[in-house]
Amino acid sequence: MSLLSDLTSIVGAGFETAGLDASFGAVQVSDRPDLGQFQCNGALAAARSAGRDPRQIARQVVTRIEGDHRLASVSIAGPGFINLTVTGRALADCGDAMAGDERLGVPLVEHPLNVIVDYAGPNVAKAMHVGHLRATIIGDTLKHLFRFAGHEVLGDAHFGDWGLQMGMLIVATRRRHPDLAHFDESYEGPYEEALDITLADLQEWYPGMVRQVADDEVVAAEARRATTDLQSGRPGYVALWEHFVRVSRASQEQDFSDLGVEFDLWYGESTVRDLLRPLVDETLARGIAVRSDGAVVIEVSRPDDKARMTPLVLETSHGAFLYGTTDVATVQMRVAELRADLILYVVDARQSYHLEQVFRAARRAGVSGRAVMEHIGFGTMNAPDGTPFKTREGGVLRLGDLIEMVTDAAAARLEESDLAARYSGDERAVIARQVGIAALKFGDLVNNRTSNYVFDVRRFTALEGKTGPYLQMAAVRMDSILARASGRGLAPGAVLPPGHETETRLVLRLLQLPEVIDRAMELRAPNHLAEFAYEVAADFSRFYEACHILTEPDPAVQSAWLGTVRTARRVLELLLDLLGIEVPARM
RNA sequence: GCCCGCGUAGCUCAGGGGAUAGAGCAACCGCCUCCUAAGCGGUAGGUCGCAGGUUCGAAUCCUGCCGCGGGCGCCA
Repeated sequence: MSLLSDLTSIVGAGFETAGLDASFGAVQVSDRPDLGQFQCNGALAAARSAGRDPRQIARQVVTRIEGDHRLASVSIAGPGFINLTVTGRALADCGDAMAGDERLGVPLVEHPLNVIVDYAGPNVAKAMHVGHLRATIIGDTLKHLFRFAGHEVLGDAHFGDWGLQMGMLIVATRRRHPDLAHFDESYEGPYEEALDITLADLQEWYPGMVRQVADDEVVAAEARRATTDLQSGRPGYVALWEHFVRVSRASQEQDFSDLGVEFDLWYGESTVRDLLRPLVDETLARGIAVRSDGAVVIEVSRPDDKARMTPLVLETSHGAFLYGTTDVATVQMRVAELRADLILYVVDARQSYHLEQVFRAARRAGVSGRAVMEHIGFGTMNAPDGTPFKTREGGVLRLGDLIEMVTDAAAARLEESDLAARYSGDERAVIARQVGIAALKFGDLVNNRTSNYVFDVRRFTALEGKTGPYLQMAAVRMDSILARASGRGLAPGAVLPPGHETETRLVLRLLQLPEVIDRAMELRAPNHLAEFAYEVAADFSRFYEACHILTEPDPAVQSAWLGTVRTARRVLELLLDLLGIEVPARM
């Protein structure tokens, strides 16, 4: 039980005594710390439904609860706000209970679900760029969060490897290397594994092909034909495709590794390729899909739609499958084979229409079972002028280059520090990498997921204020104190009431952890975790400033403070783990 | 044209119908003989895009308008 839920049941019982529903007793952290640590606004809400005077309800509730030994003060303010402050003893007991719990007071979910988090979405022939950053780290955080809460979670990269772009790449390759055995239909293999086509080549060819396909119907037909041939298993094309996949993935795995992101599954669109034909044929046979202008489509509009939603195309009039087809088949695979209960699609908000089509089509086709499919959309990362982020030359900024920029900035900042001189060059490089990644991740995750945000290189690399490095520094200080104390044979002990004002604030903050975890999960909102981690670090910094722990003469006080530091460190460690941020040994 | 999202301090952003709307940066004033100053304290800065409505109470919910961004069958 968390402190807030304890208080909620105390106040809820008060409401029941007054003949009102206990749910009015919801207690929250106070907006007015000058009046109390906690507040309950239920009397105002209850007044409306019961048609009674809110202050009179509040008085009844207060009369019932004010004798509780855990409450130091209970008062009514304004139109009927109930303000509560707990005793130092009660607070200390809660702090100790948290310190004694492996999970820091955060309960496991009662009904664990099989959750698939579909995130990052790298594509063949494309190096990761800034646009992939948000999908990757938001998805990774949600994966950690759901897993910590007790769900069975699989993170899937959902590799984009099976659409028209594959045909385009095949055609582009044929233009440059027409003599490759891969294009000889009479040749039956084996195919040369070490083709000298690199990711750089593919990236260079691809934009030109996109333009040609858009402008020239002959080229478009050629690309569609190559796509269909690949999808129906032409050996030379499959071998070529395998090569494209290999070189793309090698580059992307490097970026993921630099970000500290790992996937449980690296499935792709191609994973479900054998399900596509049967899916289309069966839905067609059952009358769920229909032929329309030569294509096979599935109607997804509903009578209550404000505007008619266009049908999802499962098979083009040229016999090719689209990403919508693979998306529906992927739902089928995830439900049938992976037993998914909940599928979270961490995908750019601009794809909301497409995903809604897919979800509806999957339900109509009956492949989603009872699984819940949810689009976890996010805004785009823009440059300071509000336009999508570009390099100075106007190109797309590679994720690897972005990582290098923040790492360099962290290294520069470290060099300015007096401490850096004592660290080896290798250690400085490790610290710079950890700090740079932290700045990048926190700078992103602290923003509301759904809004667009501005990536300002100068601001992100300043490393001052509400940033990843600030959290790391707080953690490093905590570690440093705990290590020194341990070296002197000092052990963290139980919280000692009443404690210093800054310590009380810190303990109160730490006790909010269960509610924060719960809210972040319910809203699928990493920024609530990031914001809370900052508050924990900031409250610790104030405590650290006001209370000089290692020189405290009273051993009981010192031991209590060390206990608070250790609990704060564990809370921060949990939050940073969820956010995917590492803490340097020192910085 | 229709649909979706967003307009909050100079800048970047938080704000789950509640009290006096918050934070970081930038500005200004302080704090290192002391556990890491990538830190701490303080000052200043707002008709929450505009107009209505619902409510005891609206930045938050509803309607309209203005502005910005995005999307709208055979690309992903």
